[in-house]
Amino acid sequence: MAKTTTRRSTAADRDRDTEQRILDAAHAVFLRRGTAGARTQEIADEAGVNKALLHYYFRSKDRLAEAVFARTMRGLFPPLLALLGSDLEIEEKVRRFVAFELDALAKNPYVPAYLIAEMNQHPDRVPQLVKSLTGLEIAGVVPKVRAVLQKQIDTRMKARTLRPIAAEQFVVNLISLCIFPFAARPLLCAALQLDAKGFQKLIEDRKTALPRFFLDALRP
Amino acid sequence: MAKTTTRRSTAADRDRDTEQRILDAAHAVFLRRGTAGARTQEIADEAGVNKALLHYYFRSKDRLAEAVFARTMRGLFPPLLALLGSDLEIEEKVRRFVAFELDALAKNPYVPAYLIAEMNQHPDRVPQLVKSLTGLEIAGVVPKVRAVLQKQIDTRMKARTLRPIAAEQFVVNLISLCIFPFAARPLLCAALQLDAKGFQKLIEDRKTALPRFFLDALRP
DNA sequence: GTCTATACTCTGATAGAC
DNA sequence: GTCTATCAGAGTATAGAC
Repeated sequence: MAKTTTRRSTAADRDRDTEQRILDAAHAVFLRRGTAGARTQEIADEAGVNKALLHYYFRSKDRLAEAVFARTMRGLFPPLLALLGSDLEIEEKVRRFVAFELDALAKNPYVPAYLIAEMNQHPDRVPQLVKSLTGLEIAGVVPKVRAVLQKQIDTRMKARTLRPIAAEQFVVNLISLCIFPFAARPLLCAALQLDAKGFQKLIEDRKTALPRFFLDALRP
Repeated sequence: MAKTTTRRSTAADRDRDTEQRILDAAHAVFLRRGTAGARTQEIADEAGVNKALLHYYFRSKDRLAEAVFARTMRGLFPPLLALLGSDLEIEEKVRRFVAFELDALAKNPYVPAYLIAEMNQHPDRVPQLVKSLTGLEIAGVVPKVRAVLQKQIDTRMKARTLRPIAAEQFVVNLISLCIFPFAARPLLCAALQLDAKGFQKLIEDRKTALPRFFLDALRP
């Protein structure tokens, strides 16, 4: 895909730029229309190029979709895994996780619904992607994070400074509480009669209410 | 759509049956393919009828999609609103909500991802649908439920038998914790290395872990 | 690398017989 | 009400000039 000649790179740079522009455009269109609902024409328009170029750089719509999916996953999860696997206190992990996640999603509100739709339509793509999330480690980073977390919980449990909880349930609860409101935003807005501003307020409130709620659940 | 003649109904019944069969087929196909990814041919096949009949009963794919969306929403939320608006104790509401929801979704695992994708693609359809969820009440049932819940919380709060929490956050947390794991199932299965059986186990565990977690968060 | 033009497939929708 | 046959349009993908 990238040029292999050693030419002084103005051309190579432009190649890269174009490929990048297409990827950015595809990203935007896939996220707002969904993969099946997206049209290659719209992507080409948004990238300021011709449809044929999409096929020059990415062989098909399907491959382009795969690239965008991978890119979106990679943008969201590695920082969170790094955080959960760190040696910070549980309480601090929860606070930072919520803060980071709510901020990131407020800036990219389409991400949750897109990822959910996409992973359910192509469940086969998920496992290999998860494995490669933070590099090429054989053992995979996810089980390691889980082990770190479980050990941390067990220690605190024995010291009677934390209620017992399985590491899986801990993580599932945490990401559910952060991500779901964005995924179901239209429903929440309709049910609670919120406009864009009101939803923003709801999320703002959650930034303080959520860590409190979560940590209260774990406090003995 | 339905016959208006007063004929003795064998024919009218068959009409109804066919319409119902088409709707059932559309329901199944839309849920597993997503609305944009679904093909009318596949729906016709699944209903055992010809494509032309879809247009006879429902004018277009779009209207059929709307009908399925409404049907799915109506199947999921009214019982939950009734529960939350009832005069049961908070604790009992939480327990029953979790039990009901996890059971319902275990039987219909595609529902969350489908609804999320659909409501984000057609946010305009949601408000009118929410209004008509339990009938034709002018005031709407949702604000009423919210008021009931908030009053209940306030009373318990003053009696120091419950931590303060806004009714909105209460509800958002509850549905997030119940629904999200199903919506993100492929991701959870890949990350936690679960097969179908393992996921089932995770949900089974949640039936007891979730009410405990949630009520611990509210216990003073 | 980038464009124009076009081929080909698929899909939603309709016409009309029964 | 239900079917067969068919259309018009849209969509992805490719060929070939520059």
